[in-house]
Amino acid sequence: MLNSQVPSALTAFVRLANAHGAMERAFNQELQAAGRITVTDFEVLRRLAEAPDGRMRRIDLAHAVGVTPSGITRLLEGLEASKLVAKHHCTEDHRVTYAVVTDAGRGVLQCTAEAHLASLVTLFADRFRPEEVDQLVALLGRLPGAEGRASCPAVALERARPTRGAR
Amino acid sequence: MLNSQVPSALTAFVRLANAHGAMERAFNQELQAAGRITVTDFEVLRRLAEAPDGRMRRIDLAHAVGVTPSGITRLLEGLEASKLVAKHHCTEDHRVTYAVVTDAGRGVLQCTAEAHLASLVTLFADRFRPEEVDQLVALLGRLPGAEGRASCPAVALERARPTRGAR
DNA sequence: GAGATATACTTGAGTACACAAACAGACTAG
DNA sequence: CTAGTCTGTTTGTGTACTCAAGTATATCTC
Repeated sequence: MLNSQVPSALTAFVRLANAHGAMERAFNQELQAAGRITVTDFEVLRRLAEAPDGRMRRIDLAHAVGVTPSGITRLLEGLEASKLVAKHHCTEDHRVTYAVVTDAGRGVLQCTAEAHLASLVTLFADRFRPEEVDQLVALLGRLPGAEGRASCPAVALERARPTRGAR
Repeated sequence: MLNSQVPSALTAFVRLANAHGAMERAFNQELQAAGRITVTDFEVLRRLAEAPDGRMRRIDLAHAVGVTPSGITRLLEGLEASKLVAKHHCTEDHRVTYAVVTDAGRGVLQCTAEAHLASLVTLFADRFRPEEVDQLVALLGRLPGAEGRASCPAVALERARPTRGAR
């Protein structure tokens, strides 16, 4: 029967889902108050700000933040409307367009990051010792999709400027 | 600067979010194919099936599966339409209505559980040793909201049938 | 060159939530 | 009893995604 022997894998997944939901809800309210952005918006701005030249191919961005290509289009629509991100067409491959953080985008990131990162760090510090956080990071890293699919800037760049003959 | 020193708390959250997204997407497709239900539907059916008399107050159910009260209403709308869950009004407190799994609901749960649990267990078994899963469960359990707020049936029952004078 | 196939992106349509407000029943205080 | 407050649920409205299908460019094979 299902009743009595719940596999711990299921417990892990349920806890992961619930914790994620609760944290995302809380952070969304926080970020909404600080700069009218969502958690995903924040993550997009952060990734772009970290990337060389503050830009990424939209597809790599999608993989990095864990949404679908269509998701990134809708998401960037909003950020472009708010002038936090700009479109930049690639001259070498006309299929690809880059998302680029604007100065305004960096500004919003800076402002929101302060409060957001502080509460994020506190949340973990209140519950875990530093080495436990590392343990958690390591374990989560083995889960599918944890890293997105192309989070490494080097890979993204290499792809952006295709070397002839690469499959 | 933000660029170079990303706190591991942020990494943990990002990995958690990405892994959750990826897994939920995969399981949704699986469950959709097996029985036209979503991951949350599954979790609702499972909780109800586990609960005494196969029923729970809607609000407790909401907390248990990590959605808002309004979320549970919409979600149960669907399951009630499919006859997998029924409404049952409480005679002692007319504010509360119970959600009750129907036989059809238990049937669907049984069918989908087989495939779903198998792939869930495999997913973890492929990546972790048993004690690592337990470690992960323990760590995740400390995160806010990980357990919902009233997942213990005993608590739910006590609340459902209020003892006079209880605050 | 002419397909065929793959890749990057957008669009149409649908859905699964969220929050805020409304409402009904229950308890508490005077 | 009346008034006020708390609790459980529903409803209105909005939004952040999803998938499937479509367009445009690039690449590979002949």
